[in-house]
Formats: sequence, structure tokens, C-alpha cells
Amino acid sequence: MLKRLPRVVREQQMLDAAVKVFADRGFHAASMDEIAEVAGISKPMVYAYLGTKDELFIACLQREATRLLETVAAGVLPAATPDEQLWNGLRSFFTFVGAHRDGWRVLYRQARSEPHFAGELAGMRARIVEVVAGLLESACAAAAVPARPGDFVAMAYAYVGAAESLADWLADHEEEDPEQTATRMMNFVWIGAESLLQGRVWRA
Amino acid sequence: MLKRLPRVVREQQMLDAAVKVFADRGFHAASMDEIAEVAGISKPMVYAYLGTKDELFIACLQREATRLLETVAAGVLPAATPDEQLWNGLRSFFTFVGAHRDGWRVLYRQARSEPHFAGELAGMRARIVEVVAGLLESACAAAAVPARPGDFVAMAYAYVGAAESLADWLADHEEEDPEQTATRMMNFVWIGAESLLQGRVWRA
Amino acid sequence: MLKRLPRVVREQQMLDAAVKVFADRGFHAASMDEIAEVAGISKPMVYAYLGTKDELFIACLQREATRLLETVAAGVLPAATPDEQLWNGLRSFFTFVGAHRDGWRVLYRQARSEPHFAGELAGMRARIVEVVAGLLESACAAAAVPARPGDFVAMAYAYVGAAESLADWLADHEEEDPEQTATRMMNFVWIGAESLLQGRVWRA
Amino acid sequence: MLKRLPRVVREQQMLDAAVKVFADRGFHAASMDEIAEVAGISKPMVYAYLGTKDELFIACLQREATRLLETVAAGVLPAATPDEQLWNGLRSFFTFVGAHRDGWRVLYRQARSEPHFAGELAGMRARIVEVVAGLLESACAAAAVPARPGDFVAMAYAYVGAAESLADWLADHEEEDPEQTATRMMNFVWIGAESLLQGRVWRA
DNA sequence: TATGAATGAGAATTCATTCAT
DNA sequence: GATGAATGAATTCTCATTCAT
Repeated sequence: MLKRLPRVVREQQMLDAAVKVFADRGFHAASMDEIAEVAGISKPMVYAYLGTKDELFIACLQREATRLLETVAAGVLPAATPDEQLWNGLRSFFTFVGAHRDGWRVLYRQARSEPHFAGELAGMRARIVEVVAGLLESACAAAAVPARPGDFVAMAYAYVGAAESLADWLADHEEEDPEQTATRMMNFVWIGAESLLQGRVWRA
Repeated sequence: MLKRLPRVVREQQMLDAAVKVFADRGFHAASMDEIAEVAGISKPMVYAYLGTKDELFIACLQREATRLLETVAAGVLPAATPDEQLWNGLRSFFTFVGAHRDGWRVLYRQARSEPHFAGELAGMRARIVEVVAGLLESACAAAAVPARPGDFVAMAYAYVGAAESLADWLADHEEEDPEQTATRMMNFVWIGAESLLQGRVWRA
Repeated sequence: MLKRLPRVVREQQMLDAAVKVFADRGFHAASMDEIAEVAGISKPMVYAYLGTKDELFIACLQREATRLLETVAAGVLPAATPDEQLWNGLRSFFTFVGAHRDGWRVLYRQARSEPHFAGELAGMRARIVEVVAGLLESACAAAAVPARPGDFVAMAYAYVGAAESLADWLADHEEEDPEQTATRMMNFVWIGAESLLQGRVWRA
Repeated sequence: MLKRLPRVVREQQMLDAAVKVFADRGFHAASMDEIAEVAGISKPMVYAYLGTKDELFIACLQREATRLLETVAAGVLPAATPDEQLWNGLRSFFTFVGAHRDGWRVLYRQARSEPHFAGELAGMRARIVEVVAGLLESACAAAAVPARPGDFVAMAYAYVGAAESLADWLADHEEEDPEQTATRMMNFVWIGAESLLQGRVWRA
């Protein structure tokens, strides 16, 4: 009944549908039936192209993670100062999350809560942490401060966690501005509570 | 076949089992069968005492949230300076999370990923954020700095996320000390990256 | 809606139904739905008591194989001469097959044709071959004839195969008499074609 | 994408693939997808050339049955004595089965177990039994022994079963020689257990 | 109180089969 | 002649939930 479309196109349609349904319903509550229906295609096609429900979910994860990483990477200028880099990275990040709330929900909320996908998720987070730790390290080197390498990773974890959490919050608050969220994060991360609570703020 | 036990005791057994299974498997993948089995009790009893699966989950959520809040609250001395309060709060938090790995963190994650529990969750979130935001606000007031209330909530989010992420990291690094993790968090939160990267650190 | 019956009873009902349906339709074409319906019970009960379709099939196999082996063993008198033992064994065997045509069909026809159950079946056949080879060996010893041990097993295989094949044929021919089939087999096995074709026959 | 080949060649390729897959997986578990893939051809071609799955299976059956019959028939010399005929027939049979294990499995094991193909199978069985029974009958006539026709069919069944079983055994014992297996069968069939157990053997 | 027995409903997954190109 | 795209229809299996005892 349906127009014949080339595989690549259909796969994207399916991934779009899957991301939406997973985000709306949660992994388990999402049914392959609904995904197929939203994609405007029959279930067997989904299986034929993207495999089982697990594989489909992982495909979603990967597509969204890659998009996110690419967006953030594109936002950071190599030549900038550390706090400019951080600011740009955060802004790209929150803007992306604001624009792809579904993708983010799938990526972090669902994946995190399903012990089943812990491994997959850990890998993705590791990629991100690595990037952030690298930024910190080079910033530190620029400041000629001696540091133990392990510390950067721990800090990076804390940063990423904070960002994830704020992003999560952003995803639930339509009215909130991504830019403002990024500013908050900058204050939080860069300035520190002590100074913040003394009235100091960070400005782009 | 089981010894007759007073209702309250039985209910705690069930909640213990439920928390464990929900944490291990995730909300959907957890089956009432397994919960009953782990509790060492028959399924109909679970229904009789704690109602449907949804209700059971909410009961778990509430118990764990309360425990966490009470622990953290107990650790904070009202008369201390803001950074001492923060330090004590964080230390209580990490200790609790380390000791109850099954509890709050996991349940919170589950709850978040099930759109179904949005309502329930909002209430609890509010209680916790209220506590953390309260800390921040009073610190701020002490410093006589004007602040917008919404900001505290966002900050609280970022803190909790960072703490969670570090807790995760802690779980993966046996050699790491909870106390040291709390210190890291203090540095991160209190001092801020800017100063940190210039070599400044926080000391208890 | 159904009368509550103890587990043991229900299990037998289910096995009866399963044997019948497997025999009628073949393993793959048999549906769990139909088996449950024939057993007069709902599908989940079948899964609860007897496990998956594969496990259910194996349970059928084992019940039928055990019944068969016990029947045959009971028919053989230890003190008899070799040909009497053989005759009694064969008579028991064919009588059993004649009386439980469904069981036999499940046992040998289905199991054999599903590569999946090759292992299970091989084990059962090995048990039988062992018994037969033992009979042959003791008969040979009684006749003081020197023999290589391996030969008995090969012979036993041939006998068992012949008997299986005749039993299969019997299962398809309602009009055929088990006793007569056993006689045929005796002639075939004991007398040999050469003598048979010269008009000699075996008599009980 | 494939070289255009004459229809007859393509059909043989498909049948080869189908026989292999049916033999490996069993009729139901065999998928048209796999058959097409093994044949190196797309599914619609299989349908275009050989029809539905059932029809395809029957085509396999017919080809294999014909091959077997022709091989055995070609091995038997009309002018020989009965035991020479039998010996030659058995030798041809075991050699064929050894060389076309897949075909044999499809023919006897799969077809037998699918009630669905009962009709088809009956016809083939009749052709084979007719050949074997014919051999027996003419041997019997040569010996001027009166016999009931029904007996030959039953005997033929027993023979075929014994041969199958030995063939199976042969398949599991690489070191065993087909020729020797045929000799075993000759002893079994021609000489009979009684004489065998008294030390008599058959020699070509 | 306590539980073994029982089920309705729904989920994932697979397959033979057919079009449109 | 040849194939990638597409699907209707089953089928296995699981689970929350409830009775009858």
C-alpha cells in the first residue's frame, strides 16, 4: 500500500519514530507496534532493517549520541581561552538538548534507568568524559599548575553529571532558555559556590 | 507456611525485597513474582499489603526518599557556617548512597524514566530540592546577597547531578575513599573551576 | 472458571494433551494454544508447570520413553532362553506401540525429524541399544561363541532400527495386529532371510 | 545481478539448496529466506520457479526418491542369485545414502514426520517398497516357497529401518567402512541372529 | 491470614508470500 | 528475468492480577 522508498530513507523514518516513542513512553512501555505505526510502516520492516527492540534502541542511542557529540565539538573553537571553550561547549550542549528534547530523554533518561543498557551507556559517557577531561588538562597546563592526571577524570565526571542533570531539568521545562541554563552551569562550574554566594557571577 | 508476623514487619520485608528487585532489574523488568519470592512470601500477600505494582513502587520511593532526607538532615548542623553545612551534607549524602546502593539513586532513576510516575516524583523532588535550596538560600542570606529563588532550584539540580555522577564513579573505583570523593565534590562545588585551575583547593 | 485441581493431576492432563497434539500435527505445527485448549486449561498454566514448548516436548518424550522401557523390561523374564527373551521383549514392545500409537509417533517420528532434539533422542536410543546389546552378548556367551564386543552394538543398532521401522508401520496401520508384527520381527531377526525364503519360520 | 542461467540449471541449484536446508533444519524450521540465500538467488525467483514452500519440498522429495531408486536399481543385476542381488542392492543403497545423506534425511525423516505430506510420501514409499519387495518376492519364487504378498511389504519395512539405523551409526563412526556396514547388514538380514549367534557368517 | 491455582491481555518476533520497479 | 520493499497472520512467551480453599 505504501510508496516504496529506499532503505536509507525508511531507516531514518524508523529511527525518528523510535526516538519519539521511546521518549514518550519509556523503553519498556514502548511497543514495537506503536513504533511501526508512528513510522507509518509495518512491524516486519522494522525488524528487517533495524533488528530487535534492543538493537533498535541502541541504534537510537548511537544516532543521538553521535549527533550530540558532533554538535558540541563543532561549537568549540580550538584557539579560544579555556573559559571560552567551556562556555561554547556548554552553550552548544544545552542548545542541542533544548532542540532535541526527545533524543535527550532517550539518551539519558531511558538508557540510564535500564540496567540492561548500562554497558552501552557507559561507553558513550566515557567518550564524553574523555573530551571534557582533555579540556581541563590543557587549561591547567596553560595555567602552569601541577596536577595529578586522575583528578581530571574525576572532575570531568562531576561536570558531566552536573550538566546531565541540568539538561534533564531543561528537558522538562519548556519555558526555560538553553542559553540561560548554560550560564547557570558556567557560574556553577567556573565560579564556584563560594564566590557565587558572595555575589560574584560569570559573564560571557 | 510462614511464621505469622505483625503486619508492619512484613511490610518492611516486602519493601526491602521490592527495592532490591526494582533496583536490580528496573521497574518494568521487575516482576511481582520475583519480588514475592525475594520477600519470601506469596504473591497475594504482596497485593494484600501493598497493593498493585505501581503502588508498591511508590511506597518504595517514599520510604527511600524519607530515609535519605532524614540522614542528610541529621548530618547538617544548623549552627555551622555555610561551607561546613555543605560539607557535612555532602558527606552524609555520599555515605548514605554508598551504604544503600540499591536505594534512592536507582529508584529515582527508574521513576524518572517512567512518564507514568511523573506526578509522584514531582512531590519528592520538591522535598529534596527544598532542603538543598534551603541550605543555599540561608548561606546566601548570611552573605547578604540578593538572589532569585528559581536559581536555587537549578543550582540544586546541578549539585545533585554532579554528586550522583561522582557517586557512580565512586562505585566503579573500589580504591577510592568516600571521604575523598566528598572532598572532590567540595572543591568542585565550592571553589569552582577557575580557582581550582589556578591551584587553589578546599580544605575541611 | 475451572475446577481447581492439584498440580500433579493437571500436569498429567497437559502431557496427555501435548502428546496427542504433537502426534497429530507434528512438533512445529502444534501450537501451545491448541495444546492448552485440548488440556482444557489456559496457556499460562502450561508454561507455569511444564515450561517452554521445547521443555514440554522433552517432558513428553521422557514420559513416553520411560513408559516404553518399563513395559518392555517387565515383559522379559530373566530366566528364559535367549530367543524367548527376545520374543517376549518384542511382543511387549509392539503391544505397547500398538496401544500407544500417539506416544510412539511423538517419540520417534517427531523427535527424529527435528534436528533440534537429536541429542535428547540419541540418549534414549542409546539406553535401548545398550539393553539389546546386553541380551545379545549373554546369548552369545551361552552358546560359547567368541565375538568382538563392537559387533554387538552394531547388531543392536540394526535390530533397534528394524523394530522402530516396523513399529512406525504398525502405528500407521490400525488393522495390523501387534502380535503378528512381533512374529514378523522374530522371523526377520532370528531366522534370517535365507532360511525364511526357503520356507522356514519361527514359532513361539 | 546474477548471470542469466537456463531455467533447468537454476532449478537444480535451488533444489540442491533446498535439500540441504531442509535436511539441516527440518521442514518447518527451514526458511525460504535461507533457502534463497543458500541458492544464491532472491526469494521471488524461488517462488517463480518452484512455487510455494510445500511444492518446493515435494519437488525435493521427488528428485531424491528418483535418484535413490535409480541408483539402487542400477546396482542390481537381474541375472544374479537372490543373495547376490540383495548384497548388491544393499551396497548400492548404503553407498548412495552415505553420499547423499541430506537427501535421505529429507526423504525419510522430514517427510514422515509431517502429517501434511502423508499423501505425497505414501506414493514414494510405495515405489521403494515395491522394488525391495519385488526382490524378495522373486527370490522367494526361485525357492518355490509360497508366500503372502503383505509379508513382503512388512519385511521391506524392517529392512529399510535396519538399514537406516545402521546408516546412522555409520555416519557417527568415521572409521567404519560402508562396505563393511553392508556386510554387517547382510549377516543380519540374510543369516539371522540364531545362526549368527552360533558362529555362522555371511561372505560375499 | 496465607497460598497454590488460574487467566486475560498483550508483547516481541518470525515467516511465507506478493508487489512495484 | 530479477529483486528490494513490504506485509498479514501467526506463534511463543510473560505478567499483573485475582480466586477458591
